[in-house]
Amino acid sequence: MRTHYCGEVTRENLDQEVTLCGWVNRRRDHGGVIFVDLRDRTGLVQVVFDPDRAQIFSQAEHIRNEYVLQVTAKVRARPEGTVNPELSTGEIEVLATELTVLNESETPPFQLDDDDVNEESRLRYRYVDLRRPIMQERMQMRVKVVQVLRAYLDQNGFLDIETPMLTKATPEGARDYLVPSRTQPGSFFALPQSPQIFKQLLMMSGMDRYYQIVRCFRDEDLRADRQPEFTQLDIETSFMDEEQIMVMMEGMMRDMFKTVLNVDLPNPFPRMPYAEAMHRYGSDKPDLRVPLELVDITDLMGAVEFKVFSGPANDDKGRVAVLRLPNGSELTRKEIDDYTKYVSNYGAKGLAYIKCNDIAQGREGLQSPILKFLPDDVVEKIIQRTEASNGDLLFFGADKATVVNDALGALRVKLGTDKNLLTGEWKPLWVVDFPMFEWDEKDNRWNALHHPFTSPNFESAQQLLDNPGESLSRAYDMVLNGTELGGGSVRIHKQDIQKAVFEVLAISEQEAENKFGFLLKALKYGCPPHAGIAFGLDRLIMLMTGSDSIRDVMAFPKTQTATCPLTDAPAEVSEHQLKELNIRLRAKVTE
RNA sequence: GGAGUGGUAGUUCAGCUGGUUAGAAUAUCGGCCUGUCACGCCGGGGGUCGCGGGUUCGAAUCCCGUCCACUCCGCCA
Repeated sequence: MRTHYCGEVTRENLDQEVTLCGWVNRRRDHGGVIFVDLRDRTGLVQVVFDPDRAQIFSQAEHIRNEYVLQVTAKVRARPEGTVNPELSTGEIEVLATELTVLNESETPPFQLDDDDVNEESRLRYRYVDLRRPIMQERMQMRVKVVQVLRAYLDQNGFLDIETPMLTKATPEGARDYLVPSRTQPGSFFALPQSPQIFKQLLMMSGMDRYYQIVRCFRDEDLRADRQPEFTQLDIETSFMDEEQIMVMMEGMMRDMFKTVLNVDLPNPFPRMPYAEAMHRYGSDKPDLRVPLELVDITDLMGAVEFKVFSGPANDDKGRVAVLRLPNGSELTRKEIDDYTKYVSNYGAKGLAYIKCNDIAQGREGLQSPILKFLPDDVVEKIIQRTEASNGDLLFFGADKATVVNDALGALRVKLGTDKNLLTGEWKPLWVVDFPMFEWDEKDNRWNALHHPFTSPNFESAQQLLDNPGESLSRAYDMVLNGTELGGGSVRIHKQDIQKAVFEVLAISEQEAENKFGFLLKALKYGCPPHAGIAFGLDRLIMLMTGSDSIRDVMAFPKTQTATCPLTDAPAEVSEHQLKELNIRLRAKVTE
């Protein structure tokens, strides 16, 4: 007789005999009867040990929580008066006839039904934590998502091809995780930040549709949605342009959301140029569930006396914008102070506001510390442009455009969630028409906004070199509820354009040759036009499971200092190992 | 590198304007209970108050330093 899963035992099995394996979720004694809730990854079943069966009953007396059992039992309806209709197993139970304790357990380090346990304990005892139904559900959804994505890509003729984990350090981008070479003293492999270059080489190899669910490594500081190793759904195609890629990829997401969550995502996904996203939402990954928008008033502020506003308004890198919070005049002084503190995280020096108590009264009906600095006509235009009505609150941002966008963009999302303004559950979006380069004030050079293999919208190399700041890239980001799910681009497939991009980025010919020589060479041997995209799988599952952090959808994540409480990695290694690798640790400097 | 929150029993927390032997809930152990399902009742055990230093007659409590966890900024082509 086969072993059943707990979740498989239903009313239909009444009077049948089943064999179950699982963990003791909870043991209760009452009036001489022992009840054991047996748990496996599919559910719970209540096992009854009857005192009339003396032998098995005395065995059951020794059972403790988290013991591993094999139970053979008869499925039966619960006695009259004991049915609990609120439980999925409320109508049935199983009467144990045979019991094998497959293994005992020490008292668990935390209660499995407590969903508010210190995360470090959960990580240290991750194997116990993962037994919890919520974690089982998350992992199972992750599996389901991967299955559905693979099926879609397989049906569309994609090839799943592996790329090296031991590869070469890249000069730009994130910090690399390095692996010392034993056979080449002083040389290092790098773990891939992404298989970017390899998948492009695969396009040159004629594998015209590639995908891989692949681990990527970046040695940067962690966040709730950033881990040093994470999983990417990596995709590249030949002969497809941005239009075709976007259509195919949003089709994949629509299918997947329908199958896994029974959610209908819009068809097509809305698209928005980068400039519009920054202008309206202060972000290149706007959460469209939040109905608030930034309203630009830079043009109104050029001539006002108030330097805090006129300064940025007369600076070509400055911006003055307003965020209107409907019914926001209810906010207390303390709440406004808290929001002021919040935007200071993003470099804002303050958070001016106007409470619109009674607009019909004009200036008298408004309440604000900055009102006295603004002339009547400007105030009137602000009210008009923001479409403010009585009871609204206007927040002002005035600074460098980047600061205003960061601060008001973040405030917009915070107000939206704090004040329960979210509309709709799933709001995907394509952000397109990114600038190709971004001027770095500090280092006095251009940086690639996407990556240096992204195709510019300029046809000629000379155009690009003449006007790098004007060029847009043929890149696209898929955004869902304010999270960047994935991004990609049409790639450069012509050597002269690639060289021009390196030149703009101030990567010398020699450095380019040194780092990417093999790619530049490959471009000479019949490189098809190609385009691709990569999705952050962990972030996707995080959103779909409603988790607050990608750690909750990864089986064995790291802490914020990039360590693993379970294994205590990273750890010191023996002198012997170091010697083989030709590594000598510098003696610690004592101060 | 920076800002913030937290660290007290296995777990979740209270205690923090300094003052007897550091508490509660839950878990755990023992006893009672003939149908429990957050069972109930009685009892027991369980603490380096993160660590180090300082102030004080006296520190979980105040001060300084440090470590760890988490959130965010920087960083993440």
